[in-house]
Amino acid sequence: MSTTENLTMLQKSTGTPGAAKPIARQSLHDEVVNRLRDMIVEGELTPGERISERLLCDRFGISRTPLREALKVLASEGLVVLTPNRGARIAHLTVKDVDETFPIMGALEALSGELACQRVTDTELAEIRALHYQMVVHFQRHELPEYFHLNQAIHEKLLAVADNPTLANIYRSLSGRVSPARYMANMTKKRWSQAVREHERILKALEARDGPRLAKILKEHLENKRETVKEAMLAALEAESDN
Amino acid sequence: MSTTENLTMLQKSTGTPGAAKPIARQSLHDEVVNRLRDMIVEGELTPGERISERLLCDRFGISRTPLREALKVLASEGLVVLTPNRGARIAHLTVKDVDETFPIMGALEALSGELACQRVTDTELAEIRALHYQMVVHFQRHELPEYFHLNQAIHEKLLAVADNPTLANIYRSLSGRVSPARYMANMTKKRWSQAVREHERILKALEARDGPRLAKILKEHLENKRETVKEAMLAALEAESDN
DNA sequence: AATTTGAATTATGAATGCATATTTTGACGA
DNA sequence: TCGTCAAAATATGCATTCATAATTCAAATT
Repeated sequence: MSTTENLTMLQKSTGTPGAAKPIARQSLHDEVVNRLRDMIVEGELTPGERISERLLCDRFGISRTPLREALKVLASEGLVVLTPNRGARIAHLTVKDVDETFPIMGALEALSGELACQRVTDTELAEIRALHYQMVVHFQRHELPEYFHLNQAIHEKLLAVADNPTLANIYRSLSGRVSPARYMANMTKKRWSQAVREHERILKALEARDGPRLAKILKEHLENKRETVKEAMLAALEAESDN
Repeated sequence: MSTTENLTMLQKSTGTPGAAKPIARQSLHDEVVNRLRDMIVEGELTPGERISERLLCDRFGISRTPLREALKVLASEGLVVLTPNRGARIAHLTVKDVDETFPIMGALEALSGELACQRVTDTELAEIRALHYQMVVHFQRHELPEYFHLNQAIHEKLLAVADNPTLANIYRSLSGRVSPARYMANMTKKRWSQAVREHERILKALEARDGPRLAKILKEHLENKRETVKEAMLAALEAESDN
């Protein structure tokens, strides 16, 4: 049967074959969770889209059991919506969701910033500075995807410096939930340059190790992100109603 | 077979029989998630304890499939730990977990307080005030469990007033994770009275609708909770090593 | 022609079965 | 008596099967 082949294939994709590490085997359902999550976050599966169990089973080459387990987990993360006897759909973000989520992310980033100020080493600071100026270059060249990527890398780096894995996990979970909205976010020049200015202030506050100030800036930064995303959502809704 | 009977029993426990509501049926695995979560949070299943699938299946009168789905969900919430091919255990909190979790809860409560200040009505304020003074009575009578209950009710009420369900969910999830530690928390008189004083300041700030102040107090309040819980954990560890 | 009803199809929910990894137990040897 | 190794027992991971709910499609009636 082809199932076994697929299983090993899936495991290989994450596994460290000959390494003397703690084995790090991953169960099938775990692998499926990660791949599905990526597919959702990357926009490969569009919000509101129906998920056919059979289709995905065929696609992954697995049976329904691990897939269904994965769907339950993703549902608890809020990425998919399960309706009893009616299957699963990719969750699609409402304006209300955005209004609820961004303030939380703001609070978490603020905490992350405070912790980072307490812990950041000069080396880490240099790394963040490098990421920042790379990002600025992409801004000047109007390269939005690259800008996004660096932007995310900076926030990730802050989380890493904060050294609180639980915080990082929760943040990532929320970030994943709103990320589909980012794929339609086509920032205005005004908002974009505002964001860059904020990032300059972020860097300065971190260099000064001024936790409270960094926290405040990050909180505001997320408020502005919220507005940006909401504008994009409304624009997308209008475009849709034009059909 | 007895499975069907148990299923209907479980469904009845949540269902609204003749109501014209949107039916609100719950799937079996969902019911199991909730019941297991309660069992863990209430301390019925002790941290570190091994979870035998068969045992719980018999207990709930269900098959392994929905139970396993439930375990996966609880694992993603951090309440149980799944080790491939070695089954599930109730997660047990480390000091590190506490150090990571309470600052997050502090940030979330701070946000909750800020939002609550913006939205709280006089009626809600009166309700919170009532809860507060009930709690103080239990403090004066040295009734710890009742005190805890009212304490939780106040924080829940704050979350409700904040009117951000996403925030409430995340907070509850974290709260559930640390709650086993609370069952061993036997506060010192000093810490207890400190907590009550803080709650008085919380009430005052809320009455003044002073969001930033309330946020600050709540953040500190959670820092103190962290210390309290850590002390209890260390005490419990010592008691254990005395065996 | 449109709407409604009901049978057939399809999809999901849950149980069971099978393969494999782990744990336990007992026997053998040092 | 203790430790080691192997075989049996046990538990988990995944696939498959069965039951039931939802959807689809066609036929019949208005």
